[in-house]
Amino acid sequence: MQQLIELLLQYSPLTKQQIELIGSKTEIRKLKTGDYFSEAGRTANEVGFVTQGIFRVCYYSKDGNEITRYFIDENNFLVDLNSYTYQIPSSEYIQAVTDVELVVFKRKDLTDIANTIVGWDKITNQITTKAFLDKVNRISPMLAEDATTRYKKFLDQFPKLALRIPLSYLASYLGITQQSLSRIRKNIS
Amino acid sequence: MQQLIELLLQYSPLTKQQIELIGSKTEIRKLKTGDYFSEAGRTANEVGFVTQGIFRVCYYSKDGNEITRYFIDENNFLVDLNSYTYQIPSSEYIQAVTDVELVVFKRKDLTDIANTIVGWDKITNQITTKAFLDKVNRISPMLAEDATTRYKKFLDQFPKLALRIPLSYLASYLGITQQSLSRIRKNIS
DNA sequence: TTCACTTTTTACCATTTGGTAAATGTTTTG
DNA sequence: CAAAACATTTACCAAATGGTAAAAAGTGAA
Repeated sequence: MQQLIELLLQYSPLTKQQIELIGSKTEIRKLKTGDYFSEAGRTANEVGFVTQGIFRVCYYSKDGNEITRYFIDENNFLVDLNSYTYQIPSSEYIQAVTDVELVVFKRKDLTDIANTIVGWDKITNQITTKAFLDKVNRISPMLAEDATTRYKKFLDQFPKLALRIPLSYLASYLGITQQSLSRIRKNIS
Repeated sequence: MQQLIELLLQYSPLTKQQIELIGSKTEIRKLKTGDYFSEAGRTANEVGFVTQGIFRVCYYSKDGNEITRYFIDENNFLVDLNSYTYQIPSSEYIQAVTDVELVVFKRKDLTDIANTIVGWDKITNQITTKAFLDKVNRISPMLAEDATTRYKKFLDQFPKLALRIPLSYLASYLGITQQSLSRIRKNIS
């Protein structure tokens, strides 16, 4: 919770009452490795803020393969944005890759907060923008590089993670097969 | 201008005064193929709304190759978001791929608008979110597919464009060499 | 038109990656 | 512990892509 407040304060000052309001509208949730934060087919109505651990956002491709679109780690917000924003059933799911801890906002409570705290929209605007930039800047250059370089970049971004998650998650994130990733690992070391 | 107002009205009603305010704070600009909307090294302080034509957002890779990150077409906002948001010199540039026409907001005027129109932040929030989703949903699945599939997807998204722009722009967007794209084109037809 | 210039195509071979399958390692469960 | 289930590595060959270079096609200007 503390982590969340600190992050919010970076964007805008908040009064004690406002901080209390936010605290009263949230729930602390703990999940184990493999648990789901949101599932395909359902409509998302929660936003999470990750305080501990790592999630992955995935979907099934046409040929039935599970593909990891990206990873979300500490101090980032977690939401199936497409489903949450347009209130449509999701085509993807969000799963805990490690044991995790997060702060959860329900849709209704977020609306209440937005209607109560003046300037809240401005804060979420900035947070959304930052998340957007992070994600696009991370994914976009990857296309132009070969798999080995992509793997090395991943190691830079998530140094602790690479060896703790199943190879298959990482391979699909990098856009290659498990076998190729295994080969690349071998060649690097 | 009409196009811009119509788009804004999809998100929230606006009074005549508000619409006039927006009109008074904007400039219509026309550029020729090859002209720049923003340049590397400079700090962006304008936001555009494309009413006609197509832009591309590019940068130079370490080995000096020009890489097209993405294309922006009609009815979308155009901004070097990283530079504009954090007021830092840009590492990329935005160039007209066709003759274009756009509505331009200066940073200062956008601030004025945000301070005058109640709910403006909410509108920009929604627009940013949509742009974010469009972009990520477009780029993200590309890694998992081979170059031929990526090219076909591009044809779906920009059917008129593929044959009107230099092969090199498109090849770098798809993450392959010109030669490979030429070969792929040949094999498809 | 012709010439210079740019863009696109083609060709060749080296390298990377994919697909299939099997072998090895690791974890979980009874 | 042993068996089963799952994850990773390895091997083999096919297919896709890159790199270099040259030919062909297209474009614009004198």
